[in-house]
Amino acid sequence: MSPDETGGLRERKKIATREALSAAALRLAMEHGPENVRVDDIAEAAGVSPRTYNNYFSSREQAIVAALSAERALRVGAALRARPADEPLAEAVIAAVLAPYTSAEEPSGEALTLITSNPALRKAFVQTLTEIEQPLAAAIEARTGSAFTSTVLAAAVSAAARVALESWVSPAPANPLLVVPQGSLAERLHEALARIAPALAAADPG
Amino acid sequence: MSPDETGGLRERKKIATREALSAAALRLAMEHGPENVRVDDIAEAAGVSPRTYNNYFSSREQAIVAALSAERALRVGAALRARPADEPLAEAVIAAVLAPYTSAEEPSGEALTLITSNPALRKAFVQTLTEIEQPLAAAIEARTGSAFTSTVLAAAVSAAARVALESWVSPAPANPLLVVPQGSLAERLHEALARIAPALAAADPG
DNA sequence: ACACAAAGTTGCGTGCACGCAAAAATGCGC
DNA sequence: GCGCATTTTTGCGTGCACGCAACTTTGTGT
Repeated sequence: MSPDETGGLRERKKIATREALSAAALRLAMEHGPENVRVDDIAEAAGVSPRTYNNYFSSREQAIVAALSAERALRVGAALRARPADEPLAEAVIAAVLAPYTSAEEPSGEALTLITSNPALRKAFVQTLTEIEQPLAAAIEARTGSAFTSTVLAAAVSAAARVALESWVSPAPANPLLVVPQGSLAERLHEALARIAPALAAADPG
Repeated sequence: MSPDETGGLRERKKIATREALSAAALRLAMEHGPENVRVDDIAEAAGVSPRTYNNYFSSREQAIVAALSAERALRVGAALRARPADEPLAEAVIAAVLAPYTSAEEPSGEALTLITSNPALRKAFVQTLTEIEQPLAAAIEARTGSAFTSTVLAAAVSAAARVALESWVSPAPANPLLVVPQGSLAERLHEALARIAPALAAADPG
């Protein structure tokens, strides 16, 4: 017995495989360039069959990027739950979304450079932000009580964060109107979320 | 000369091809079921090579769904611009997003049934809503003046609309908590957008 | 310890997306 | 009308995602 807190052996093995795959994917992409990594290489490096690789990730980019966004979704949800219950919802949400980025472990800049310099990887990376939506919605619902409202708000928050992340990882677009003041990712996230805050406040029962 | 308002012949031909493709895709999907339509069939029915098909759409689902969401993005942008300038931003945005659905041309219910009953098609259909983001952002920027703010707000609005559309096309999820009061799509959109309205109001210079 | 159910892995086959370069279509200036 | 620059279409080749069914591993009840 004593399944500890991490489920059975089966589940741990699954997690290990997933991590091995994404780690291998990231390493190979950095060594040879993202275009020169075939799915078969990743699978081989992780010691599984190519078919199994596809049981874990449904695209090469997803595997590469997963290493940088692994548990973010869980963290955000947990962070929001950890905020004091009497804190205004807007503040709590902003703090929770920022949580994964304020801890001093900005993902190895080298990997970030790799990702930002490749359109497909950028897209996949930004895409991972949508993973926070469900945990966020659940955590918001715990405060507001309304499932529909919290789903909408979580989607809005996630979308705002996505815009912030996009503006941070994307090279200045041709359009000079879209320039955003340079700054850390945390700053941009804060800026973007501040625009959503009024909607959060309106739903705040506190 | 007189390029009318529709560009040259070249451009019109492109549009015609795109429409022929998506029309063929939808028709074939309804006739034989979405799973039994191969890309080659669609291309053949539209009179182009399979490779050309992929120059227009990057997935089978996208082609099928395009027929139902063709110019929605353009409509929303235009609708927002058409609202009186002194109308509050939130009201104008809500009206604009609802515009494509209030005109009495609800897409042929038959096609909708097809789409809602297939997960991949549902996903693609909901996905098309993100197309409104750019036009919406441009139109909002024309009112607020800030590119960053309007991008964030447009993303939030689009996300809220997405949630509404999802809740409308998805069969009741296993989770009984997520039930939303039945209603027309327009009603649900209105409900969802109302949750975002405070954020729009906060950015409204009017 | 053993056998059986449940869950995970693998190989195979099919259809698909897309880069690339050649060929065809288009439209402009003369 | 005529040839030339640009744009679009097409065929080909490669790598990929995923359903399916056989096989292996893991967990459980006896």
